[in-house]
Amino acid sequence: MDRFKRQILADEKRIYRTDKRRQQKLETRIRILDAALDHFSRRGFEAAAVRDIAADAGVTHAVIRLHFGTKDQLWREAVSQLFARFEQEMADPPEEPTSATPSLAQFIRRYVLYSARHPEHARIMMHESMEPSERLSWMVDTYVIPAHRRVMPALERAVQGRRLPAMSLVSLIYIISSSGQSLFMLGAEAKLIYGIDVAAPETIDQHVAAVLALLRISYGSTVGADRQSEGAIGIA
Amino acid sequence: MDRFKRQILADEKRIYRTDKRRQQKLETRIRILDAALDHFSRRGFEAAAVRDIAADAGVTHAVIRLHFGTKDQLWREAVSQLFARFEQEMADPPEEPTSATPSLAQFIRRYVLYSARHPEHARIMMHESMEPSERLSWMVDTYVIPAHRRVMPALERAVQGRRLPAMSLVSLIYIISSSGQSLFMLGAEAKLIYGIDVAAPETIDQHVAAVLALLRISYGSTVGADRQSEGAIGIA
DNA sequence: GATTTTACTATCCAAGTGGATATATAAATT
DNA sequence: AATTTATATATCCACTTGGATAGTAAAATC
Repeated sequence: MDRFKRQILADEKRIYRTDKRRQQKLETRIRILDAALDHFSRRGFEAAAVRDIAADAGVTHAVIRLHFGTKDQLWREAVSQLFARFEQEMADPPEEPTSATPSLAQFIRRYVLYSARHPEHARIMMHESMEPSERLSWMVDTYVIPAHRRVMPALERAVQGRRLPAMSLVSLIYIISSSGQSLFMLGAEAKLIYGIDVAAPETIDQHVAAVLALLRISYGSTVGADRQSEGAIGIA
Repeated sequence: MDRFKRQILADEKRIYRTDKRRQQKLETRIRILDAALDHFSRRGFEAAAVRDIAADAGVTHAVIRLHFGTKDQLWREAVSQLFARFEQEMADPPEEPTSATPSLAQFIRRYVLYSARHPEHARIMMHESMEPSERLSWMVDTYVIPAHRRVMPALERAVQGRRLPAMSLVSLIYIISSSGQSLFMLGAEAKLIYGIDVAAPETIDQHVAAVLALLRISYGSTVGADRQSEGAIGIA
């Protein structure tokens, strides 16, 4: 269980500290969401089995129905948790205790480090983004478009200010996000081809450096320097 | 049916032109492989249903068993076809009638154009590369490692010759391949977010330009200039 | 033209799926 | 301590899945 989930758990425990049932229900809920994220990201929505998720969470599959209703609703809850954590960690990254409005380089670094820490994010989006579906439309409308909207102006300024090469902004955002995610998302493949563990700190540092070298940006200009609210910026 | 499949079909027809059954069997086989590639790439191995593939191919699911045996064997046949076409089109691209040993820029361009023409390639690999499996090991050993081996020396020379920024070669190859593929692979998502059709020629041209601008390479230095055999080079 | 070969169909099967419901059990309330 | 509430379990259901097999019809062979 990571920092984010522990925080929620602690909050809830404080609120309902007299009610043991609510505590246990919440812990079960978190275990289910955790297992769901793991299965959905590795296998995709259709191939993931509710019974397998339940087994990993230490409950029977009927409990999932009780907590979340349908498999579809479970998926949406899991994706919501995922994006909530994404936005939180991009605004206030674990690796930067005191976080100010990030420079373009810092922002890219945060994004790559997040992708390395949580490869399930890219995986779950990949599985859904390859063919149209209700789930994809919902995820895009609810989370992806807002995230792109937050980061697009900064990228546009960087291109116009010649801090990034001139190119289509759509291509740019797809290149940046896929470059940052790919190595970690495809960890199983990279392990087989190169024998590397993409979760190793050296590998992660190398990849951060590689993406920054490719974009040829350093820790100079700030992203969203003109608006404080853009501190909690995100690409997805 | 694309040029590659028609070619095979024509060859086979010439050989067995007196045997109508062989012709029809081959045509059925091609229709099945075509549908299989489509389903496996969009939905992944587990979620794709043999019956659905059969329906799209205009046969019953028992025919697939007759032609290919198990679902797993069908997948392998489809992937083999995919990589055969990949290697053929990278060595002799449809957009370049007379193909010589490509420059680095030409090679990147070929790769992006191939990815745009056949987004199912990246999709099928993505679905398989997110968690270890027998299928992944087989695909990596049989096709991906050889393809990486063919292109790695050229990339290494480009980095050492300062034609590409200094970085980990593993990161570099993941960045190049994901950058080239992502926009087309995620066409469904891009359509929802930006309303664009990633198959449109303008979009494709823009993306080729974007990847080349990012790598800051032009049509100067050749890839594998010292060895003619590297003409049939590939990234996967 | 009769016989053999073979690509394909119709149908069956066991296993696994998402979902539904009745029951048990433990915690909270009175 | 008895009663109520609610979380989790055991089980059932209709449906789909990959796979298997017996039968059909058309093409090739004689």
